[in-house]
Amino acid sequence: MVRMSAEERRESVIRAATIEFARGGYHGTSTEAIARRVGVSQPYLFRLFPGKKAIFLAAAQRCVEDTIRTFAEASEGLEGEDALHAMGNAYTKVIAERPERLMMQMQMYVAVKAAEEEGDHEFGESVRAGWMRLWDTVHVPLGADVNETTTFMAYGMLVNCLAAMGFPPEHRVWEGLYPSARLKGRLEI
Amino acid sequence: MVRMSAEERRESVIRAATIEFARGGYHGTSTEAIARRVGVSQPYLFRLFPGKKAIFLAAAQRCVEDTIRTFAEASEGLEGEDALHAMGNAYTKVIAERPERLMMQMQMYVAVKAAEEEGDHEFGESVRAGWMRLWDTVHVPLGADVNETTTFMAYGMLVNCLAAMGFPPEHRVWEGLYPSARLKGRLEI
DNA sequence: GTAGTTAGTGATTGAGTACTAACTTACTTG
DNA sequence: CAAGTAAGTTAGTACTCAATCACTAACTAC
Repeated sequence: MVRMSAEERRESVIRAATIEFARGGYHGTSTEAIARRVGVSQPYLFRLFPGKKAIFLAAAQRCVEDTIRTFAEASEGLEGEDALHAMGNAYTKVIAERPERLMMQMQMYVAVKAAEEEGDHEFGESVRAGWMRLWDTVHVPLGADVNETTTFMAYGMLVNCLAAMGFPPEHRVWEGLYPSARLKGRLEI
Repeated sequence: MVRMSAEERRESVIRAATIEFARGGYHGTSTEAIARRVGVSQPYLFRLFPGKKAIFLAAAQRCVEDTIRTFAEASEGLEGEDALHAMGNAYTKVIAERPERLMMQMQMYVAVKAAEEEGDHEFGESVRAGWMRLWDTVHVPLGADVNETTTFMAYGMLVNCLAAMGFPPEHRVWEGLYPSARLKGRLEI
């Protein structure tokens, strides 16, 4: 048994929960599965967090923060097409290396309505606030052009959905997506 | 009690299941809830379908078929920008009138990986096949231009995600999205 | 009208799950 | 070393849920 501070343990739980929730969603993931991945007993999770929802929320917020940081770091010192290219590449890398982050995003989107109908408006607010922060993060380096930013986010969502569906990288659905292809398409207009 | 043929009842179940699964996802929806919405006893669902998964699959397939038909009908006899405009408007209408269809789409995307890891490859295949049929349906009227079709699908996925997150229609995230705005943006390049 | 079929229900079961309570083990500090 | 505290566990509870079984009610064809 490896002892850790509660704070460190909470970090481990967030990482494990992200992977598990990414796969099964809120209802399809048991606290048992999360605890097993952390390497800790299931009841102990309830010492670290007030309940399952709190764990989901923490994982969701972390996921958004990480994505924001990814774009902020990738676009640092760049603007316009350079920033677009850099952020696109950074996201492609995330998909390959941290697929759970993108699935967690999807899971948190689909969880909003259910939470809202159960009277939990806080969760939806948090998700929307996260989205806006993400939006603003890419908006500035893309030249503060609303259409440009919207298009960038749209491509991101398409990538998320295609990846979620499990299309292999060589499949033709990805053809029109890579930055080079996009730029080529735009230059030909 | 209203008696129906098994086939009619199955249709009712698919409609009810679409609404319930759209809200709670596969694991967040009980067969009890579906049965209640249909107005039938819970065990009877298992006479009409072999199991819960079969109900989810049927609802998912129906949802894709309906979306394909929506685009096919909207773009009938049109091509290029006209078809783009018509399909965009048709989708906007679907979001307003049949929000469950769009949420069901999201739920089916996020269900693929979990199903795949449980050894069910059929479901993922079905979802991907549905996507490709949808893709081809919009590809032809859009002039068989890969970049154009990809962009259209990307905007569709962004709309799905924003709607899932519960952004109200007057929120600024929708600004860059409506067809007029997109065309305006492109004409200014 | 009666025999057969189709639509539908009530009761139940067994597995899983979020969460609690009571207890134990290890670290830290005076 | 003694006492307090922080980390962690085992056992258990109350509940939900998919699926099954045995049964009843209604329609249909002869």
